[in-house]
Amino acid sequence: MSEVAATGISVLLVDDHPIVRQGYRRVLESQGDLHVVAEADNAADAYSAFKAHNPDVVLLDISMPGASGLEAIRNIRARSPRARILVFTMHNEAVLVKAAFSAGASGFVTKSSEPSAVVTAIRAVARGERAMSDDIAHILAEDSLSAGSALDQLGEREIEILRQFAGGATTEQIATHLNLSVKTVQNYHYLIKTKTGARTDAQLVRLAASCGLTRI
Amino acid sequence: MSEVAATGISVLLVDDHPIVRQGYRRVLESQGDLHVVAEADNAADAYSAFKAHNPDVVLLDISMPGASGLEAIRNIRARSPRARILVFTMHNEAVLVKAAFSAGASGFVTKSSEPSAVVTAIRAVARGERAMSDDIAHILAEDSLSAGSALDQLGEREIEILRQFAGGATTEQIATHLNLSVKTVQNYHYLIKTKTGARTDAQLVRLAASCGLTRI
DNA sequence: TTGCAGCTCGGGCAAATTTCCCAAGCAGGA
DNA sequence: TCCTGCTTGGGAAATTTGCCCGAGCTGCAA
Repeated sequence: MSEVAATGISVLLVDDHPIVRQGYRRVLESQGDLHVVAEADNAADAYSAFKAHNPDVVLLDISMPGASGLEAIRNIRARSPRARILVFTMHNEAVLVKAAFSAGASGFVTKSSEPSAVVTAIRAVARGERAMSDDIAHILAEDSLSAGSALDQLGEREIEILRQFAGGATTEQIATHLNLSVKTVQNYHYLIKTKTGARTDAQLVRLAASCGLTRI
Repeated sequence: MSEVAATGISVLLVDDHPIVRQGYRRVLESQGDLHVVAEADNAADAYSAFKAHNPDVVLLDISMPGASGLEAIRNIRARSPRARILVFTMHNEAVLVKAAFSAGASGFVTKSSEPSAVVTAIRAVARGERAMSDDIAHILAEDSLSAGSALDQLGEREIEILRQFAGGATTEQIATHLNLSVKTVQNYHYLIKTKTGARTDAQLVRLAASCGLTRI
């Protein structure tokens, strides 16, 4: 599968900051068995680079501008289900982690991790294992024991209310639009938060945006 | 002034992500004339490391959790007015740039810059010059011509609280991070909403995102 | 020097909202 | 049929919001 399978692990680096990519490249290549075969700074380039180089592991920073990193994951996995994607970001919200895994990521590592943990995760993902840093494991464990992606567990009505809410509508406006009582909208609001694991309205808006429900 | 003045430029690296620091260190040290003499992952350590090593340049990422990077700048400059601080961040909002300069920064470079631009800026700052990346210059130039965005009416504290809030932090978390009472954070929250004209929290998040304060 | 303006920080308190708990109607599937 | 899940809302306690206030501080200008 890999062009350098015999000699090490090939890595595609996706991050929108050039100097960050350069730094990662040096850290990874100092390991001996890791080789950065390509870089990309956005979701679209990430996919074409993936096709061109077919790397063993994609190291992907989700906090990119423009298209959501989640879309990049889905794009790559849709065409290459064997792709191994290790998400690497400074965010550590449970909803994001779950969304990344359900989009097809093989691992999730935060930037707070030690470099050695990142390298270890890359090797694990390359072997086909699932990998995550300790803080992520802790957050997931604590968050909830229920599986499923953030939005997949929402019904149609909940999705619609979340969309309008994240779009900036007030509770009264949503109630009027949908011909519901304010109380019902409030209950949905609460339900959506508990289902998705969002602790604040802001997290809800970010979740909706990162899932493509609303655009900013 | 510098302990390695004759042989190069000493740099103190401040960023909260270990692997990012490691990457920067390798990029900078590959230059020959740049030496990373210390690292720090928070504002408090940054100041003690500065005192201990008296570096030529502090390369500071402002998007750190906890105390604002602006405070770190002020802390260092208050005790060592000759300190050269180069702010290095992925944010490119004009208000942030202006705040950094007025807090005493010598330069401002975004992570979108090429590594060579960052290195050039470090050398310029070390010579006592003011430095900023092209995109920042462009943003500042455009900002000075525009009527002003919704964020221009916000004070530094308000900007910081808005950033954390829009990033998904709860009121308690913000209060803890900034060492404020919950009540004060709530008051700021309300003030920000009235100043910006946002009617819901979701609108606030969208505003912050559209101004580049936070990224979704 | 005085004074004003603006930022920062928080108290107070009524009004509103959120957080949970609950029930009931209804659809679809085992 | 029963059971599950969605939709719709009531109720009540807990919390937050909206808006008022004062106090300390800084910088600036008269």
